[in-house]
Amino acid sequence: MNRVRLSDVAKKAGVHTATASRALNPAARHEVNADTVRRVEQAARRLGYVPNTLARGLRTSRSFVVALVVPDITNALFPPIVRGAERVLARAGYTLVLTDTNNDPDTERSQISAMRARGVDGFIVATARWVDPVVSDLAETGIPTVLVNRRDAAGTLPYVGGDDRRGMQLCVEHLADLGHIAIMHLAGPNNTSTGRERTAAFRTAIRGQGLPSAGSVVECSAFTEEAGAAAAHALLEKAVPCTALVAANDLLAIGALEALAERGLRCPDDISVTGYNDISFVSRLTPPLTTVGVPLRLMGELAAGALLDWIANPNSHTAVQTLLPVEFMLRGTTAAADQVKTPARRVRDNRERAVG
Amino acid sequence: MNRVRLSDVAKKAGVHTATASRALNPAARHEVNADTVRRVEQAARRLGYVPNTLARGLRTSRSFVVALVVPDITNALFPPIVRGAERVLARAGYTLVLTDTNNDPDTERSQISAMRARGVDGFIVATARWVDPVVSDLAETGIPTVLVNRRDAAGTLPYVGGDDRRGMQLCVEHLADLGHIAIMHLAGPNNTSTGRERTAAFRTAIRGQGLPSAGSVVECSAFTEEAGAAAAHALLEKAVPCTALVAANDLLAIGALEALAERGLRCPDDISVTGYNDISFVSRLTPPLTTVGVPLRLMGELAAGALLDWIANPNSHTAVQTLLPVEFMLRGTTAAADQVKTPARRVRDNRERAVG
DNA sequence: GTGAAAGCGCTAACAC
DNA sequence: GTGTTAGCGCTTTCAC
Repeated sequence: MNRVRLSDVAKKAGVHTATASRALNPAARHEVNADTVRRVEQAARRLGYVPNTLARGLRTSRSFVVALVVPDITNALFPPIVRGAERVLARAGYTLVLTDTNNDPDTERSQISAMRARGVDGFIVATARWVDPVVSDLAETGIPTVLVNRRDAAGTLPYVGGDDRRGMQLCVEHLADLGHIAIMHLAGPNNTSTGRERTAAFRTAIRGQGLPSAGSVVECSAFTEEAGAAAAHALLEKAVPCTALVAANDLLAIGALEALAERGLRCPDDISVTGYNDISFVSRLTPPLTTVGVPLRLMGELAAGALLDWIANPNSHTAVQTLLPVEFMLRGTTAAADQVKTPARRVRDNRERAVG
Repeated sequence: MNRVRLSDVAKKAGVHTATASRALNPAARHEVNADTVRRVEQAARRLGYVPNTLARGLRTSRSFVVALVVPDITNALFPPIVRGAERVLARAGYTLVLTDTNNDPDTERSQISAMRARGVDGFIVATARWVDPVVSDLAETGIPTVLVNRRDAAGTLPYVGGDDRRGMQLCVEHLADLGHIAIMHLAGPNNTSTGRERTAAFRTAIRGQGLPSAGSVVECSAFTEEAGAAAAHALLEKAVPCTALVAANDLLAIGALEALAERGLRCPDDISVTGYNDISFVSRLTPPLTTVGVPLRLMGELAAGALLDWIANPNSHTAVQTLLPVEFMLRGTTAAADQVKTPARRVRDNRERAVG
């Protein structure tokens, strides 16, 4: 730990510890003689004084630590968010502690309570489920908390996310423009806001295009490749006629792509696929995934900013919901519908091939 | 923060704070009447007591916080390491603070000093350069620190990494078995242990196969796709005859693949490429990248374990260098040399095509 | 403008 | 086995 304490600095500068404290504290510096300030600063520099954040925190009950809760840092969606948040926090003199909950509510709960014991000044939560007791508890305690990427049903906490409705609309419009009629949605889990909202947006967009929406949504059990593959397999197994698949996120899309490949269907020649989020490597797939770009890093930055705001002004805070603009990324997994001669038949044929 | 303090618990249990402290501390529980322990525990539970880690840390000068320093969390190499470390630390009651240095030594220095001010109990450093003043300073202060993924020249700190020599040997052997003679190494930067060691291992392996090693190494300026692409372009530009490229990591390999594609060369038909690390998505490229699998997550776990060991036994620690076994991942980017009829010519021809 | 004194919540000697 | 006392390093009234 630090050898040199504030009292050492004070002694060297020939002042009382209290004065040294004031001199070094930007907020109190003005109530100290300018010359004294200089002396203290010099002493501090010479001694290599580094304030003990723990002691300060104990006294002020501010730790200058913020916890970021992610379900799985290994999921490429989160690193950019973490990075953005870290940057903003570090600049403001805050430290970020990361907790990976492994997608497990129990872990999440215990981790969050450990963080609270640590006296963190606030939380950025990227794990919110639609109905989420852990988040509700956090909201109730009044500890500054902002939701990122996913929000919860209560809507009482500030939230920073992408404009899901717009993103889905762009996907559906694009496919409709390409002449697709039978468009299916590989939906995200219903217990996440992203799952729900993208599904709702999908439905709205489909109707907006005057397309039939009945039975066009399949819910996946999780935002994973496996779930995407399973859903796509089920779809193909039932020979649901469709020429385009709108996945609720990139992982789901990748899983679907795999399932298609396994069944000998080609993308986009036989079926078009879109993803969502534009996570780091999907542009390198063959063909590159058509998806919706979400400003992940900016999301992290803004979430951190909102949290710092709340921490700085504990009273005047409001549950602002920030929706960031998204960008449609036209790449290789979508193609004109008329390339597929008889969509329904093709799928059916293929199924017979795969099964037989 | 926490409303309920230890003194509240003590009062409710009808004992002194010190007794309550002992009762709640596993290490001191035995010196307290079993019945008292029960009473205190019950009171604590009923009151929802959560110990204040800051206060404890101030008193014991242990914070139960460990800092993990990464150059860029957005690089797919690091999330698995972070995840492994986090898991082990959380289980042991430690909290992980993450610092992303953005690959910048100055940021690194200031972040580390901020962490020290926080009284972190130790560091896991994934940013070490071969000659690294920041790491040397850390080593000098004696604060528990373990290096992961990369080590430094001094070798005075415990280190957990993959067996680079073995990994490179596997790559070279594989290519030699495939009949490749002219094998080039896209080397990592010389100021990282991974760059240096893989290069040395490459040379050794090449010689071991009785192949010509002169001029077969090109150093890349960084472990990035851009650097890999630039190096590959330079190579092709000079029409260096070669049928196989051994990249020092996956990002370099991807960059090289891009460069090849731009010049109309196909992999593996025209040239074989290997990567290193098997980061998350390289198995999904087309063709999937032949690479060396490194147990990244285990690396994180073991690094965290070594650090906890050191923290627990500050005196009996040694600078153990742990080399984890690696696994050769044979995938699609390598093929038999005789598929390429006249390697040197093909490259040269191609260059003319590209240039002319 | 500066010093004195108290205390954040906890643990570790030291008594008894 | 349990209570007393002191103090981790800092900030913050309150005097002066």
